[in-house]
Amino acid sequence: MARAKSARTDDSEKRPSLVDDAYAAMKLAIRNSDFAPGYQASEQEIALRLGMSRTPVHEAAIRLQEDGLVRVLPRRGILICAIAPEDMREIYDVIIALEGQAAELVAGLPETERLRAADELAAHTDTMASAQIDGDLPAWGAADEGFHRALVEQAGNGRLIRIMQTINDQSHRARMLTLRLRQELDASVTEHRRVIDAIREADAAGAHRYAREHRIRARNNLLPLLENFGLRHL
Amino acid sequence: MARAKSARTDDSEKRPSLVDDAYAAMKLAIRNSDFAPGYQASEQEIALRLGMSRTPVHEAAIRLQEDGLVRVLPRRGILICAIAPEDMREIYDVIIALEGQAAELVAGLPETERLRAADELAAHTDTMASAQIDGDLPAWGAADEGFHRALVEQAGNGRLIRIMQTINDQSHRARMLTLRLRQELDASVTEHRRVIDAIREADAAGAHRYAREHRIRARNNLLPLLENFGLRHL
DNA sequence: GCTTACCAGCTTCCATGCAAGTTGCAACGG
DNA sequence: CCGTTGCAACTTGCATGGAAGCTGGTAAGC
Repeated sequence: MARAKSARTDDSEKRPSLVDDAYAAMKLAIRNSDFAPGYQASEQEIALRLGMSRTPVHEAAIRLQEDGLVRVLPRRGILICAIAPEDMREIYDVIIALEGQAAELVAGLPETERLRAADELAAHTDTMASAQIDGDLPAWGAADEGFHRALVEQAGNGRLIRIMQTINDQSHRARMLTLRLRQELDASVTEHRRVIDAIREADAAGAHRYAREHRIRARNNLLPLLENFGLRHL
Repeated sequence: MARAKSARTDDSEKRPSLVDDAYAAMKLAIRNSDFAPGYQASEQEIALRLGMSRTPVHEAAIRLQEDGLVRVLPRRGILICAIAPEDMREIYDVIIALEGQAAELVAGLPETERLRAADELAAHTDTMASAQIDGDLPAWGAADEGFHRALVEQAGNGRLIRIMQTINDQSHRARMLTLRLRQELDASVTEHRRVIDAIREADAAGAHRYAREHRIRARNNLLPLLENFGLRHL
């Protein structure tokens, strides 16, 4: 891993800065639950672990706080945020609204791009279908994530992309945890294809509605799971 | 609640930190165009002006960059971001989606809160109507802003509120500039009332659609204004 | 036994120093 | 006269130290 590219806004080409490294490393650690939610780390400790001084860690923590992944407690350390069912409800409200909008935008693209976008979305969905047959849940999850990311990215709205990225980072752990509990994998494939068809036909309203309904159904499946399993925070 | 505090995430009560001061001051300066877009300031200079050292200014700049208000150029200073018509298109996509969702959520509230919310929204709209009669454009703009902020806040979704806050900060200057150019003030009042009525009747779908259509029409009015006036960046 | 006050240790906040990178201009060579 | 090179000034990146604040445990007092 010579280059931990990225994680920045998006356009600045490349600049290997310690702050960026710290940001990427901490974000990854949170994603993988190396930093468990509720864990309270000191900047000193993280700095030591990453082999840098406290300053870049501190600045990365500010960014992560802005992303809603951690909270910097005034003089007590960095608290890894937990996600409660209530948070997931909030997150889904945002996803439902923005992904519907994204689907509508993609359906409104000029024909060439629109069909190319539809093909990419179809590819992800096909991967989901075969992963389901193989019983490969992680692959299914990755392809599902790919579909939704592609849908938003094809909309070509940088702010939309950024917001969805942030909200996805927040809910990533919950999605991973509940992946194995979900029973309605084929419904997702069917619904994805409905969205794709609407996009192909430039049916903006339909694409919006189908994408929206897909996410609403997913939420209605997921929220009870979280609450029944007593996952107060994860 | 008379609370001018703020600018922080939301829940931490109060802590007068220099970073917060710097963040608030810079944000305000950008809002008021004391820092004009395109202006490139050095952290040193801002630190001097605010009577603090570079560190808190630097950290505040990171937050502002996360908010999309400035760009921190690697070793050249802080650049105040300009807003192009293309940015406004992006911003409106987000607003259209999220405010529609917010209206739907408000319409889904239990009756007591729902009616209280509707009353508050109606108050703002009434203020707009009378400001229009008086020809008081700034008051009209403030009441309009109040309506939309209240709509989002009543939805009770912290993430929604935060995102809309950020996006509003980005577009504030553009709204101020174009306020005097807009001719369709009464349409806004009518459309607001349509949303309010739907909320009163717990008509979630209607509230969503009307709020959405209101913002779509506003966008279709605003974008040509920006482009015809050759406002490449503002 | 229970409450309260205090203190030691830990943590961040912020100022500042040094080094590295960028810019613009001036001087030099063609 | 024009293009190029080098230098000087200025900028931030990052490290580090001192100061202030918070926490938890302990000991004193009731």
